[in-house]
Amino acid sequence: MSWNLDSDRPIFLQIIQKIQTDIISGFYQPGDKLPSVRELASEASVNPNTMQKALSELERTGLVYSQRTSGRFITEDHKMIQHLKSELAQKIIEEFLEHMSQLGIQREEAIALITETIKGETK
Amino acid sequence: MSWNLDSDRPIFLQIIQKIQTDIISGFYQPGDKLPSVRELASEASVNPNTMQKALSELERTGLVYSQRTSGRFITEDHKMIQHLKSELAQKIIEEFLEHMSQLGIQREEAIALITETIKGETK
DNA sequence: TTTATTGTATTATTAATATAGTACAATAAT
DNA sequence: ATTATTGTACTATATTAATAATACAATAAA
Repeated sequence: MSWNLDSDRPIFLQIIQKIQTDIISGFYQPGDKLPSVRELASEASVNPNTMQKALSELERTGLVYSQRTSGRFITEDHKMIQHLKSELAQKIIEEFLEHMSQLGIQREEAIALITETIKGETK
Repeated sequence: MSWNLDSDRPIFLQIIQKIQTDIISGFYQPGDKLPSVRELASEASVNPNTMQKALSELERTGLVYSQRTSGRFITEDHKMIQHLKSELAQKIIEEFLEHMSQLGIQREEAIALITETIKGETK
């Protein structure tokens, strides 16, 4: 598990996004138990307080829930997860198109460039 | 001119990117004079020190240069600008593909989703 | 019953950003 | 010659993020 945290943005925000995508991608399944706060903090090489802050936020949005002493779990609400997935995908797409547009690259050309990039990759 | 700064990332970094894209997109032409530090700071509603910090960085990379009392100018090196443009475009594409991949959405589907989004837009 | 693990809370300290306010030297404009 | 504008530098302060070090209550595990 690589966390790939950088110092350009608040770490707790990066952790939130990392765990969100791990849930969406299916790395964590609904109902799965998460490692403890201390374990996760150790894995990510951050202070437990920072990890706790990120987890609290994930809990606030309902994506995970905690049971006092048995641990923290992924929500079993499949619909919520699916909904979040399409929501995030759409946000990523819009962000991409906006960034390209800021460089003066419009829709058609943007797609052409992506296609080109994919073709150039070793498969 | 809208700056659209958010509080999720350091402001001076966002300013650097904003001015970079304004140069790349052609909003600022090679040789153009930039507004003064104080004007730009006022436009962006940030402290002059913050703007100065961003401009110093742009100067360090050679994209702009300053003349002591006449002002600050965009580089006349067209090649540098073109090079930066393709470099940034490639970075944006890779970032996009990586983000989608993190959600469990692979290349083919990613392109399909983008195409769908574009079709759904009012033109 | 005892122990270990869990989430959670608290206080203190450090570092990075951003702001505020001021100042100065160089020079273009008057 | 004088004035205004320019980039630049400096000190101080506030805020946020991150770390460090503990502590405690609940309960699962032994």
